[in-house]
Amino acid sequence: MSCSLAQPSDTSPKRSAILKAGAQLFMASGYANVSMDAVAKEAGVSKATLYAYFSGKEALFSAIVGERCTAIAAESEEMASHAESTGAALRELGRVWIRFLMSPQSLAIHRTVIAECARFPDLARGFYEAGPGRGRAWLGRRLAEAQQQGELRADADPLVAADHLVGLIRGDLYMQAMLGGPVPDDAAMDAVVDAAVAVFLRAYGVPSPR
Amino acid sequence: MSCSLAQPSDTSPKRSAILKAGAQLFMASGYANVSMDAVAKEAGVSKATLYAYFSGKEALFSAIVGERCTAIAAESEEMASHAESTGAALRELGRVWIRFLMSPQSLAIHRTVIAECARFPDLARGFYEAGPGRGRAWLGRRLAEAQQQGELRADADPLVAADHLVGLIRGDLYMQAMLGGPVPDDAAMDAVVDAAVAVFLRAYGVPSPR
DNA sequence: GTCTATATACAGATAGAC
DNA sequence: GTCTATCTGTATATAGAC
Repeated sequence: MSCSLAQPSDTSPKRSAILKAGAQLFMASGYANVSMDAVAKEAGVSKATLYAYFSGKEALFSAIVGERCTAIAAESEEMASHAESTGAALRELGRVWIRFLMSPQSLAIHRTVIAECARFPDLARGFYEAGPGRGRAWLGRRLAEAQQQGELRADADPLVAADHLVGLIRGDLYMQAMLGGPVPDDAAMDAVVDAAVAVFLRAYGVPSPR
Repeated sequence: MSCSLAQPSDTSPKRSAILKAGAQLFMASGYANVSMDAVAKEAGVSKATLYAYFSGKEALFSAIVGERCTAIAAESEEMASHAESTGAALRELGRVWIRFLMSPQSLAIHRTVIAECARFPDLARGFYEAGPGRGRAWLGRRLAEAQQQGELRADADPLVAADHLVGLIRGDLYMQAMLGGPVPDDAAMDAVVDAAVAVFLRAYGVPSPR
């Protein structure tokens, strides 16, 4: 993966403080609107110390996004524990996933990475592969298993089905949220997931025997 | 709409050149990475002239995005001419729409507006309403008509159905493209649309009489 | 390693001649 | 209106003392 991972070896408290402060500021205001002075002040260190840990602003940004990559990958794996793949299980999975996607943290990292896609193309690709791409592949495998167990239409491409399920749940919410629109409350998200899973099962469920 | 429209009254060639140059640079490199010097140079005017037409960088950016809003709204209306709403007509509509969404221009304006969502929240909202929101509402009305004509399940919410159709077509393509991934070729886009419409009709079409 | 103070560069915006 | 030349602030990055 091009998203070179942060080594867990360095656990210096100053380094952690810098990363935390940088993440907060970059996510809130964007890469260009945050000065190294601001990061140093927020982290409670001097600028010289900051430059002792990171060779420059770009390196700091890369390290921060890299850490979020690993965190998101870990969360994706965590979601994988929500196992089964039909009916109530799909709804439960969808509820967890839509809350994750609509969380302020997720929206902020998406905005930030998309914004700097031109300046840091490798970072954007690495982010996709660590986050959305990994989740997509995992869901595709889950649906393939469900298909082999006869819970899904035999003529379906599991990866296409995964895209469809995700697309149905996401609907217009992601676009609205990314463009500063309101984030729905829990009840609204649940309703969206219920409707999406119902449609998915109508299209992909095996015809009930009559 | 909060996206105050650019008056077509001012057709000064220098103004047009500035807007064109600014749009090109902002879309390619992002708001913060483009200097007013660069815009002036690209437009072939001096910086003082630039400031004679626009009070500052933010005003220039707002004017550019505002123009794209009207252009996108016009294109949405144009798409509305692709009328009917089932089967082949939905596929045709989807093909036009996915090409529009995946076009370099569309991706660039989305990236730019999302990137500056924090600094220009009104602009982002206006963009949503002029672009994605308008298209969504239009599709919802079309599907409501189709429903009244018995071409769509009677128990469906047309706006939810619109979200589902759009989500099915978009799938993972938008996320991938926004994060710097490859844009699919025409054949791949057509295949995506065909699969999406097929699923949509399985879920939302009226059960065929037997 | 950590700090204060500073070098260097470039951005946005303007003054004044024509 | 348009240009050249310039002002002023601020950003990244570093030098040197402790």
